[in-house]
Amino acid sequence: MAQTGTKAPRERYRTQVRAEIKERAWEQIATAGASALSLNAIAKQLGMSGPALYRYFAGRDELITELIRDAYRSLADTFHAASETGPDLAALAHALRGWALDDPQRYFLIYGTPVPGYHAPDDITAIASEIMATLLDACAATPSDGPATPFGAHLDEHRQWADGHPASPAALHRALRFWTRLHGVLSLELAGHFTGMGFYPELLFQAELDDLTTKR
Amino acid sequence: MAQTGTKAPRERYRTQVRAEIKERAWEQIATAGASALSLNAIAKQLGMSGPALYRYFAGRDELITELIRDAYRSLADTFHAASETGPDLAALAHALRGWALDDPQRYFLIYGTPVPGYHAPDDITAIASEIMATLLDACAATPSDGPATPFGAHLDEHRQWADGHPASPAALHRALRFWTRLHGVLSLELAGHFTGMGFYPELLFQAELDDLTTKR
DNA sequence: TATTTTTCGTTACAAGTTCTAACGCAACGG
DNA sequence: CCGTTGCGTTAGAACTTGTAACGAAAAATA
Repeated sequence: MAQTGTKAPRERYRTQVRAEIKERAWEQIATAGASALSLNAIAKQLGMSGPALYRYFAGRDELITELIRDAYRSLADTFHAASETGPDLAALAHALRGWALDDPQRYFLIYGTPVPGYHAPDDITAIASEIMATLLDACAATPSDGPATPFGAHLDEHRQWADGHPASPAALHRALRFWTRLHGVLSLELAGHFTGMGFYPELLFQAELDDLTTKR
Repeated sequence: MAQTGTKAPRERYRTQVRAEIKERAWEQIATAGASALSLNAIAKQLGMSGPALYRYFAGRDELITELIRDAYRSLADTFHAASETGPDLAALAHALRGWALDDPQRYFLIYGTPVPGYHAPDDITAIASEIMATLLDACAATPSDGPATPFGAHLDEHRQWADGHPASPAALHRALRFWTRLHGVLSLELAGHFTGMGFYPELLFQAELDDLTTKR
């Protein structure tokens, strides 16, 4: 009987510990932000001392990169789940908002302040393309009645980012609007820039979503 | 003759050194991000050793708070300058974009990933209100022809954030749209999420601005 | 002018952090 | 059974923020 799923016991243990490390890392990030992530603190929580973690991650940067990867993966899965019943921009929007509110720091790990030197590895940008593809599917399925926009034409001329997706210029423009507008509301809300202002952020989010889906 | 501007020589020197410290801090932040800001490195650059900086700033947090304050102040001044020739949403938008591109990390210091525990002091939120007031001025001066939005009505019922500004519900809604949409484009552009996609971010920014100013 | 007081910059040190190196032990594979 | 591989340890280097104590210089005061 070939080992289905269960590899060598050594490797099983290894992935188990790696998962536990990431678990603690997410807890720290959620409570104190990514910049306060401490390998020593994680090790202490796991009952082992300091440098043991370097058997599992080359360093702080690699751990954070791994967390960013998982965050992208999680968002991509959430998007896939939201479009399982067919392409639907509203479903995607609400899935995005729920995912973001579920762990704001995870959202900021992807869309927050970038580290000047950092460049994401290729497999992460591949997941980002996956997310964009799901969004483009939904945008392509939404009928456009208005006239083509000048920026839509520009996008049609520079559509390598669509990665071969057969979306109309209007759909390309809609995807970018969806992304930037919802991110605009979400990131300001999650960062607390609306707290104390009195209005309900989810209504603003919904208003932007309505404008995105009903018009043009 | 009373000393106009020139205080005691001691205090003059003090403010001079404080300014020099902040200068170096901005340089570090621009090149490596705020999380990499090192008091020791700044001290070494200024030719004095380590703990001397604590005569001028209580610690890293106070220095960063001061930088955040200066960033807000700078943005408020930029907005004031942009509306000197009268309230103009487009002028405000381009001023914002120029200011953001001028030092992306300064933009992220205000609108980037928040530190979970941090709460800005009152005088900083006061500057934020000042910025919002200038934006509301421009929005109130822009004529609205379309029907009142439901979210505009909601904003009219929760308008304490307008701080007594006599803006119409449509103007309130427009201000929020202006803020969130332009931030959406700008933050993603500055974070590099558009690099390699092929299109020109300034055209997307302009398209969003056009939508903001011509419609409704 | 002389004396007191305030402020500044220094060194020394404590308590953290990431990360490398060398060692011993335990478990896995042949 | 025994060798190889991998894991966790401690020691230590090179950093960081921040405190404490000291000396010197400058400013304020008598």
